[in-house]
Amino acid sequence: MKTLRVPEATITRISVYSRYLEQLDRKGVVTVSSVEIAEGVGVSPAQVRKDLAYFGEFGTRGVGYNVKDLRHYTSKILNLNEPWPLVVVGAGNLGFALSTYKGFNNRGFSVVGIFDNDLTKIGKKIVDLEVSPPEKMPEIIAQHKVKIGIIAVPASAAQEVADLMIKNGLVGILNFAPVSLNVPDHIELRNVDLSVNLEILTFNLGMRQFASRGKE
Amino acid sequence: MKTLRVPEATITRISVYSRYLEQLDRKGVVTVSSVEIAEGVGVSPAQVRKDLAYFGEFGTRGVGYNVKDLRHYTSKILNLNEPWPLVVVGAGNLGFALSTYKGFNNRGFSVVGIFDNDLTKIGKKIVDLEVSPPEKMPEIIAQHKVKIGIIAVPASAAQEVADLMIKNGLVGILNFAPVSLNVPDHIELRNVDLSVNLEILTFNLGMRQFASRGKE
DNA sequence: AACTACTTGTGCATTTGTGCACAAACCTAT
DNA sequence: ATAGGTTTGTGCACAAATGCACAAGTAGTT
Repeated sequence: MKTLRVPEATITRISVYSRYLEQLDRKGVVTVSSVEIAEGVGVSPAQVRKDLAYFGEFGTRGVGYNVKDLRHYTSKILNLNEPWPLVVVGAGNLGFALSTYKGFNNRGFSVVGIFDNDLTKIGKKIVDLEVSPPEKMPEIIAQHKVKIGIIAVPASAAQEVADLMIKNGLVGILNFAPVSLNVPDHIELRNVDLSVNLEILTFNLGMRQFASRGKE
Repeated sequence: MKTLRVPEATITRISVYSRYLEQLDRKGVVTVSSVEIAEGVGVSPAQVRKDLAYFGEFGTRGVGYNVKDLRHYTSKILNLNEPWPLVVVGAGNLGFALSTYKGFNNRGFSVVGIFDNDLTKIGKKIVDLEVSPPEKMPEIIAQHKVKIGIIAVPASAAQEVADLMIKNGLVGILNFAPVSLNVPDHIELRNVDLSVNLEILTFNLGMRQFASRGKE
């Protein structure tokens, strides 16, 4: 097995497999085949095997994969065996929802700081954290060794927030603002664009007028 | 120009171009080149032209694209010239944030119904709407001719909500629950998985130990 | 009216990703 | 031991997406 370039789509799928394996493990399932994983997450069995093959040989021929083991390996591939503290900038409705999102905790993420420059929001309690002014960012980032920040501010403020995050030493940014950000090459940036996802739906729904749903 | 299969990645980018053009238009920019669009959203100029070429010839050689026109065409491609009413199921923090998200309104989406089966949430006001019990769904969907629903409930309830949406005639679903849903072929389903996006970041950050940041 | 500077649209080559099909390996039963 | 039924891992072929490079077309200038 050579270490070659891994497609991003493969990483996305491994993350999904990982979560599915977590479910199986909780149900007490011991062994699983690529066919079962494939059916569970909606891809082809060959795809499952190919994706895993980028990282090693985790299964046993004629048997399948041990759920606990594979769960562990996928976590390791994704670097989830260490905890990942996060900071969220923007304490509006979206920032609030992300800060309290249970799905993050299950996967090893924990929000350790929430920032906003709106004076009416600073000091507001969000579960056991309170909203801090941006000036507190260096302190909290250093204290918890934070590497990843989440941007949940309006588009107009997003670039400024990204710059501030980078200045404070963050190396990964998850951006929810609907705008394209400029960041240096060494920063990992991902955009989650809520409207874009809806627009892919509206495009596909529109296409139906043309592509008759006969076959395929 | 033949109508052939359009890559989903192309649609994603056209949605991003569309939003960028909206920005330019608001700034009063009249003409834009594929190079400028490319720089603005972080792709290659050839990619911009190829993407648009799937749908027609919108530019003028030697000149570029008229911003207002291209904005209009991209909106039309994405089917955004008609309004899209939405329903949101799940009035937790995420459902609340999505129901009040400004980014949707800018693009022609409007939430016309919010549902939850938690009695403590029913009746709660969210801006000018109030949380309704799921039984009200048929009425609201019919009244506003809703086609798209957003799932913002915990993973354990998501499949049930999807089934209910489909039974009520929705044809597009945007799922925020971290679980793979089973839906019939004629339903358009998109998953927005918040943890998966973070995990792609953690994977990439982990890779840096191996891939020395020399070139590229 | 010819020349220069631009920019689009696209044929072609390249790169990247997916799926098939089968050998290799494993387990159980006889 | 051997045979039969499974399931993985992977070589190879195919499909899809991207990038290059240039002809075709436009606007302005001399």
